[in-house]
Order: sequence, then C-alpha cells, then structure tokens
Amino acid sequence: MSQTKAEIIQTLKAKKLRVTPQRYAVYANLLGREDHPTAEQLLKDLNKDAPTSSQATLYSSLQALRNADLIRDVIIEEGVCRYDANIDLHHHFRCTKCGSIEDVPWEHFKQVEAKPLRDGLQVESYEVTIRGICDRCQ
Amino acid sequence: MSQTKAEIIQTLKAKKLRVTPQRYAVYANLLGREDHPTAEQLLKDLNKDAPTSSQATLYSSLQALRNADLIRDVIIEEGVCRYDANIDLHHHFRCTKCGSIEDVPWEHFKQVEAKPLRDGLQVESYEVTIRGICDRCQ
DNA sequence: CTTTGTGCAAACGATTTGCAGGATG
DNA sequence: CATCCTGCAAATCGTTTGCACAAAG
Repeated sequence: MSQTKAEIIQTLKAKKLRVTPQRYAVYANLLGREDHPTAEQLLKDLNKDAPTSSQATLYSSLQALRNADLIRDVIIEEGVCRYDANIDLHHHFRCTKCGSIEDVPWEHFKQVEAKPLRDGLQVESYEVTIRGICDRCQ
Repeated sequence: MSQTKAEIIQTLKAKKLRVTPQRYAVYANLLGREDHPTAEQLLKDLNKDAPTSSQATLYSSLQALRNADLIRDVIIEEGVCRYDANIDLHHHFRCTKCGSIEDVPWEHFKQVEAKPLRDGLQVESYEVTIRGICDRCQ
C-alpha cells in the first residue's frame, strides 16, 4: 500500500490530474492513513506544521480525486462525509461509542453476492455496514 | 402495517409521547409511505393541502419519534437524512440514477450473520446497502 | 396549572461557489 | 501563455436552537 512520492505523482499524472502541492498533500495524506477522516480532520492534519491548503482548496482537491476514482466517500454517519483512499471493495465497521471507522475485508461477506436480487433491479455494488463497539471501547 | 388513527394515537401514548396534531401527522405520514422521504419532502407533503407543521416542529417531531424508536434514520446519501417508519430489520436498495430508495427484506441477506467478526469487535447491528438501477430507470 | 410542544427567526456546521491573482504543463 | 488551481469570503443547504406563546394532560 505504501507509495513513494514519485509513485504518487505518477498516479496523479496517469489520471490526468495537474499535480499541485495541495492536491499531492491531500492524496498522500489519505494514502498514509486508514481512519477515514472528515474534511475537517484532514485539513487540521495537513496544516499541522505548515499551512498547506485552504478549506476551499481541500474540497476541490477531494472532488478532483473522487472524480478520478482515486478516493471515495464513506457515508456512514449523519452530517459529515469521510474520505477513503482505499478504493478496493470493502465493508465498514463503525464504533457507536467513539465513532471510529475501520475497514472490513471484502472476503468477510463474500457470500452476500451469492443471493440474487429480484428481477428488474440491476445491481452495481453493495456494501455491508456494521455498527458495534470497537476493541478500545469495550 | 396499515393502522387506524386510534391505533396510531395508542402507539404514541404507549411511548409516553404527547399527542399533538403535528406529531401525529408526521408519524401517520411516514407509516403510510415506503419511500424514505427527506425532511424537506415530508414537510412539503404535510403542508400540501393545509398548513400542518413548521420546519422546526417537523425536526422536533422527528427527533421525538426517533428517540421513542418509532422511526429511524436512513443514512445512505450525502448531506441529507431520510426517515423510515419501518423499524424492523431490513436492508436498502438505492437507485443511483433517480435516487429512489426501497427496502430489501431482511431474509435476503440472512446468511450474512453466519460469518463471525474478529474477536474484540462487539457487533450491535449491520445492514447491507445495495446501489444500482431500479425498474423504472432501466 | 404544570409541563411540553409550536413556530418564528436567527444560528450553526459542512460544503459549495464567485472571483481575482497565481501556478502548472 | 492558455488552462486550470488556489484562497478568500460570501453563499447555500440541511438541521438546530432560543424564546415567547399556546396546547396537552
């Protein structure tokens, strides 16, 4: 999963995205974490040491990366959108106590697809969302 | 599923909710439909013929009904919350073209629960979200 | 008559947008 | 050097809140 700076830049170029420091920083940051941050958390982290991106630019970077299928939204709680640089199929677990979210490997619910849906519905994708208490919060 | 006015009022009282015309209207409306409306859609429908509820009251009614476990949120798309008077376990299908949402019976993915999650995670609930194209949009 | 709900309007938080200047390819 | 990006501030959208009045039990 870990990519070098040059590799990340290559990925962006391959998607025909202009490589700016802000856009690079957003994508590199998301690639380096698995906690599905909100825009606010992401922005705080990006600007932790030195100012890196404004709020407006962050949202525009996220939109560009999403359109290029490099990241995806995670809609799992009300009001906020979370972002995920893992675009492989997977499910999510959300702790109802601390709100943390973690990936659940696709294989965990592989059997789901076995069951066909009623005729007339064309399925594009599906995903299992699990809610519960995580290790730390027990 | 269909309930008489008296039955609905009984349900509200049983949950120790004060029965106001607004609260009754919201719950009765949600019981009478299966399309998981947003607050905006609900409000428009409630006030279609005669003014029934203000926006602020609608949200407060929804909150009261949710706290009483008579309705539940459906978080399936960005930015808006949808409401559902069907509190039985079930899954959801969302049409990526028209945005409509429909229920998928619990039995459809009954097999999901067979698979145990890793130790340390305590599961409270889970739900499958399917995205695709509905009958009308094909 | 005590408690809780209602409706208005203002407040709020997350995200989007218009626009002038700046950086990228 | 044409195109696209950035950052600021204002705008927008869904939802929440403060408060004076009204209705429910």
